[in-house]
Amino acid sequence: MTAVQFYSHLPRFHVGVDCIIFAVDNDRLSVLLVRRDFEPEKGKWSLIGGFVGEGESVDDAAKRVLRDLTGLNSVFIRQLGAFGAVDRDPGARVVSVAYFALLNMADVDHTAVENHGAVWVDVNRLPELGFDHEEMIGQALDVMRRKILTGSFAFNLLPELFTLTQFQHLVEAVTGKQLDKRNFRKRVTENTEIQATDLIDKESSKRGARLYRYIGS
Amino acid sequence: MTAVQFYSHLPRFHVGVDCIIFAVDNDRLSVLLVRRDFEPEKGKWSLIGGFVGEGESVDDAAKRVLRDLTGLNSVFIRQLGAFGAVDRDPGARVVSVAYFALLNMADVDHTAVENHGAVWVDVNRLPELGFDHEEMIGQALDVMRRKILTGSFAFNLLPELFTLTQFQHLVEAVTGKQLDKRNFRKRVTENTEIQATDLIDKESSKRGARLYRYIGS
DNA sequence: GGAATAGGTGTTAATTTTACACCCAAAATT
DNA sequence: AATTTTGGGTGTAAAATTAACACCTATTCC
Repeated sequence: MTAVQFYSHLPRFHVGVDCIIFAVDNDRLSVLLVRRDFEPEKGKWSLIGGFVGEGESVDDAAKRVLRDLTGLNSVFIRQLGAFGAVDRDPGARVVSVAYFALLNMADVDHTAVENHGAVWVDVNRLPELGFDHEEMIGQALDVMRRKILTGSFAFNLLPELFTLTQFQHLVEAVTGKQLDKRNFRKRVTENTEIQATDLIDKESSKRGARLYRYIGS
Repeated sequence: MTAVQFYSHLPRFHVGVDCIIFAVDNDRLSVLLVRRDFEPEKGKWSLIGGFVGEGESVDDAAKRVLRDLTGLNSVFIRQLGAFGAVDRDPGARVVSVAYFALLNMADVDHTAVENHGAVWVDVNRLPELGFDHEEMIGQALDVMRRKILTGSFAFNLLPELFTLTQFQHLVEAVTGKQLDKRNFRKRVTENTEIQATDLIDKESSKRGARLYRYIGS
C-alpha cells in the first residue's frame, strides 16, 4: 500500500513563502521590498517571496529565499503564519506562509540585494503593496513591538557590539515611543545577558560611547 | 494571459487543517482527539483534521471541520501556524495549518462528537499522538497559558453565566498554578468587562455563588 | 579657550503585585 | 432545633516594579 493513495483524490495547491526582512538603517527599522516587474501584481511593491519545492520543508524554503537574496545563511527567522484566502494571489490559488527575518545591516550582501531589485524601506513610509503583504507586515510589526524590549529580537538587528543609544533608538523606532534614557539604561545594565565591553565607539559622538555585547541565546 | 500560466510549472501540495479544540470539562481543560481507525497513523490518537477544498480559504476549511464535528457554527477559532516538514505525514506530503478553537461544553453536540469517534481528553493526560500533533497542542497550550488571564480567551470556554470560582479554576487548570482567591477576585471585579449579575448559582455550593457575565468583545 | 555634541549617572513617588486569615449563608445531618 | 459541612465572600500592609525627573562629563571642532 503506497502512501499516495490515501490522499490522491484531494486537491493540491501551490505553497509560497513570503519574507518580511527587517534591518536597522540609520536608527530606523526598514523592511526589504521589491518592485515587481512581472505579473501578477506587476508594478506594485511586494515582499520577497518564493515557492516551496517538492522535497523541501516550508521552513527551508523560507531560508533558501532569504539566503538567495541576502547571501546570509544563518539569520534569525520566525514563522508568522499562513495566509490562505482564496483570491489572495490574483495569478493563481496560492497558500502562503509568511516569515519574518531579522538581520544586521552590516552582514548584508548589498550587491545581491541590488541584483534582485530589492530596496530597504522605512516601515513608517511603506508604499502601496500587492497581495496581502501589508497585512503580513502589519502582523510582523505587532510581534516586533510587543517583544523588542522584553525579548531578544533586538540583538539580531544590532551589530555584535552596540552602544546603549543605538539600542534605545532601535526600541524607539520599533515601538514609536520615546523612552527615558536613565530608566532604559538601568534596565539594560540590570540584564545579565547584556555585557559591557571595555571598548569605546568613537563614531557616534565626540566623547565616545561604551560598547555592549549580547551574550544570551 | 490566463492566471494559471504564471505558476503552472510549480509543484503543488495537499493543504490540511488540524484543529486543537479546547473545552472545559469538570474544571479541567480538555482537548478533542480521535483514535484513528484508518491509515496513515492508524491506531494512534490525533487531532481532528481535514483538507482544504479547491475554492475554499484555509480559514474556512478549519471552520468547516469544526462545524462538522461539533455542530457549532460560530466558535472562537484562531490560527496557530503552518506545519510544513517534508515527512510530517507519512502518507504523503501535506502542509498543514493548525488552528485552535475554544468552546463551551454546554454548546457541544455530543452526538456529533461521538459519531466521529472523538473523545475529550484532559490536556494533562495526553496519550501518544500521531504526526506532529503533540507539538501543535504544545504550542496551543503555550498561547493559552500566556493569555488565559489577561486576554479574553477564558470567556469562550466558560458558560454565558459563570461563577468566579469556575473562572479561577479554569485559569488554574490552564496555567497549572494556584492563585490567591482574594487577589483573583479583586482583579476580576476591577475589570469593567466582567459584570456581576443579580443571579445566584445554587449548583456549586450550599450558600450559592454569584454569577458573572463577560460583556467585552 | 569656548562651543557643540552625545554620553553618563540617582533618587523619589506612584503603581502594581503579592502575601495572608477569618467570617458567612444555606443545606444537610443528627 | 442545634450542629456540621461546604464553598462564598471580604481588606490591609509589605514588597516589588515602574515612572518621573535634571545636571554634569569627556572629547572634538572651530
